[in-house]
Amino acid sequence: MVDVSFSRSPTPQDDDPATADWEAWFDGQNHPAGRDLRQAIEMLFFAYRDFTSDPDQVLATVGYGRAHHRVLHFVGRNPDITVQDLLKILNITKQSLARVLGAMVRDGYVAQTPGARDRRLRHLSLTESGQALEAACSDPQQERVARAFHRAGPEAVEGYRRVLSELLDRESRDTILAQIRK
Amino acid sequence: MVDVSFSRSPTPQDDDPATADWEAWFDGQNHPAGRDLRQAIEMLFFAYRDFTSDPDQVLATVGYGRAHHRVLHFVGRNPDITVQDLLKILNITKQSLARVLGAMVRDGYVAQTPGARDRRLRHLSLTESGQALEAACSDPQQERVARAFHRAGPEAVEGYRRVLSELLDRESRDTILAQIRK
DNA sequence: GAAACTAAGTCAACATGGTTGACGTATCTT
DNA sequence: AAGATACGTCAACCATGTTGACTTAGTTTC
Repeated sequence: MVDVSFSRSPTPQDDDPATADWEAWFDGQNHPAGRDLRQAIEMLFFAYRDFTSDPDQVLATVGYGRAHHRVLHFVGRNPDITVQDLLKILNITKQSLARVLGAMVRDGYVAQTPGARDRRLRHLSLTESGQALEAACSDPQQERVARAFHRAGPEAVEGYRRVLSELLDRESRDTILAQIRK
Repeated sequence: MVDVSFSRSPTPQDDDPATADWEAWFDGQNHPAGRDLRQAIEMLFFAYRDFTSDPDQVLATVGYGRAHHRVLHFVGRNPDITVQDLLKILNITKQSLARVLGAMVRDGYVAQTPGARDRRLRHLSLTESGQALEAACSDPQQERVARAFHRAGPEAVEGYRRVLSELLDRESRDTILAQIRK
């Protein structure tokens, strides 16, 4: 029932250097791919779970959740971002955002300033306390990642980057990578 | 406000081969670590998001969500697992599980059989149609990962594994890794 | 200058998937 | 017989997503 044909018939744009070794490894499996892919999938699941638990704890102290954290993160990362652009990054609806963003503005973590050129736009940025909250959230997370990078070594970090960027949706990969590297 | 002191004062058990290069790279940053760590964090966020979108689509066709997928996955992976053990893996409450598991048993995707030795236990396993549904969900996801591995190359895959396993919570890492590698 | 479009906010209703707390029942252990 | 354990269930609640409809303000276009 499991279709593993993709492994045997790479599409043209799959061609890449450093493929031969992997093909050999791949073909050496008796359950071709299935087992190792499953492990890779589970690893991502568990790593992401633990990884998101850090900010959750901090945010709980101010009555916020993950949604608030994402706003905090991406507004901090993209000062003066507009609501539209934030929605595109978060990939949620305006109404969903309104709930969390409204609270954060009321609570004084996020500031809104109308655009100079186009006064319909609201440019979002973190206030002082917003920046402090963001730092409190991302500190343990960054520490976790720094520690993992340290222990895994630089080649492993490079591999992590490569694999994760290849996991992105093809249509949006370039946009996402540009956003990340900004 | 951001405390990056962890980067300067590695704890004793951080010692590891292949550390020097990374230290150099790390110290070479003017915003030490912050920028690259942030990129690594965002990459994980986006990759996970795209990665979970595959099964979501399949499950939507039978009126299921992500929670059902996780059950499907871990029951498929651990045949005859007990409810208790499944709860430990999923890290959710019995009541949360009951909602999705109940539906899946009713719909004939999961079978429950009382334990032979201890008849209080319910051993869970996928029925034929459960296995089919699981395959339908994991196929596109496995294809995505296989493709990413293929394009990133074997060394990158190894790095991906190392970094992700280091990202796990320290207390539970060994347990999780044992579960994954089972 | 009127019409049309756009950015943002808002109200309402609903789905999913988590939580806590309390309780029941069958079964095993001591 | 008493107590612990495995499982199930009811009820209430919360966070975060959805769709659809509508308003207001500002910009663009004809």
